[in-house]
Amino acid sequence: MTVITRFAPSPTGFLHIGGARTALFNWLYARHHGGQFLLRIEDTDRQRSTEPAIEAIVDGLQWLGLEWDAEVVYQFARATRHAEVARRLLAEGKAYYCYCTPAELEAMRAAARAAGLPTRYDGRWRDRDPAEAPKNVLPVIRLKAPQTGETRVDDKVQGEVRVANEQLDDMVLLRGDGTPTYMLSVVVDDHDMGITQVIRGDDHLTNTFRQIQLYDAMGWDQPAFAHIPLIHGPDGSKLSKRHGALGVDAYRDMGYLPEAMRNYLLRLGWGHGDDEIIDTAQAIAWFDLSGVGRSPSRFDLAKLNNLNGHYLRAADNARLCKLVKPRIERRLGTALDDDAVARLASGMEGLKARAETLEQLADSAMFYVRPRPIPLDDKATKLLTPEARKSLAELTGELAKADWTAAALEAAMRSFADSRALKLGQIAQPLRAALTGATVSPGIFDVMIVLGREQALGRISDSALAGR
RNA sequence: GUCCCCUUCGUCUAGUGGCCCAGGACACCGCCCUCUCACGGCGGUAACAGGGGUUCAAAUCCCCUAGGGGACGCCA
Repeated sequence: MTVITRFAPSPTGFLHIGGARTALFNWLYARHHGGQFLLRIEDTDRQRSTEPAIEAIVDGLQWLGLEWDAEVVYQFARATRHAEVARRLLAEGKAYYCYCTPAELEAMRAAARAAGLPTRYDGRWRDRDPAEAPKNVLPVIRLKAPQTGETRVDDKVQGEVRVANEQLDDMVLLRGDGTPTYMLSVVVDDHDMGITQVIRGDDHLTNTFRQIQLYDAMGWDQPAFAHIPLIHGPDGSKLSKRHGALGVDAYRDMGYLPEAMRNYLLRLGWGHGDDEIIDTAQAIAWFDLSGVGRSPSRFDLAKLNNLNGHYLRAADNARLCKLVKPRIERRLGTALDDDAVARLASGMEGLKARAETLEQLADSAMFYVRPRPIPLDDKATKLLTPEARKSLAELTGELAKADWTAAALEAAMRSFADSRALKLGQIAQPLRAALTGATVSPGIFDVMIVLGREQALGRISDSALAGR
């Protein structure tokens, strides 16, 4: 049997980290087994579902590279089919009309809670004569669920979980207005779409019991279930906007690479021995449900940063230039000219080794693309003492004579330093300040090569002259 | 309140009764490399929630307690 998994978000907000990981696991599972990964938008809540949210989900999945295999299924469009199933159950005597009012249900729950009983519907219309029905109430259709025995889930992550049927009640299938509830819709859709493994968040584990009762009532085979633990914030509490409950688009904006995000999310709650850096091909080959842990994990930005740094260093320079260019232009407020683009390209190798995010990369690249004179930061200013400026002026003469290669420049610098009994660092740091406006940068000889003779000498003289 | 799930270094995890006085990674600290900062290399601090069992032997099995999370909707 071919494996078919699905990701079924409700479009009420952005695609958050937890959802992204659920999608990733479903996608990996399907790819690992050579099956299909489907996308279903659960938009049955007309009040809360929005078009921008659908776009955010689609964009997020695309950015992460989690492509789905068929047309997107919109759940709302299938409402008629869902209702049909409810009516079939009604006709077969496996469901019934319930005329309880919301106020009545509320009172029922309050009373149950006060009495220390589970807060469940008491089934008062289960066997009652419909002739007694009040005229002014639109009835809902409820499932006639088993009242004794127990319902079991053989969960692929959580193991066997069982609950006494007394704990469960007769859930609503069809609302008073004739629209299907979530419980009905998921089951019908998962069945109709041929889903073989339902991999979803832990928060659905207890819903599963009710869903299984529905599968049984319809005489349908159940899919395999796998409930993966939720992701918590750094402090162990529920993920909030303050922590990581941002949309994946926010992480893209912060300068994370999709491959880094994938690797991070994969390792959050899943392990394969001591392996940490796992590319996508490897992930597909290795992924299985047995590697999924049972406890919730915390979102840790430091580890994401580290991973992102790794993938940044491994990334193709041309790709990085393309990603960083708009970020630089936003800072500059103008478009980069050809010279600047060329310097960015040749400087990328040295820059990417020092950055963890694309934002940092853009920040660190600014000195390459800015017009002269280069603004100095505080530390650089402090470094450029009158003496330092004077030696820089003298150094200019030496550098001007040298071949413009890293080796020749280094040789020139070293002999210049030697001639004054200075360490290389004592001359390299002021030079760095003059060339980059900062005390931190890629290797100084590389910087000179990237800038080119004219630009480099120009910058040095800007600083040397400014001090006189 | 009722039910369900979870609990190994600060964090992510390895560990499926002896190979574990618990391994890796991130973070942190130190050293090395070194023109700065990163990278890299080497080393270090740091954990089986607590208590009872079972067993020759328990991080691993059982029970209890505590803590955390989830679900209890005519939301999804």
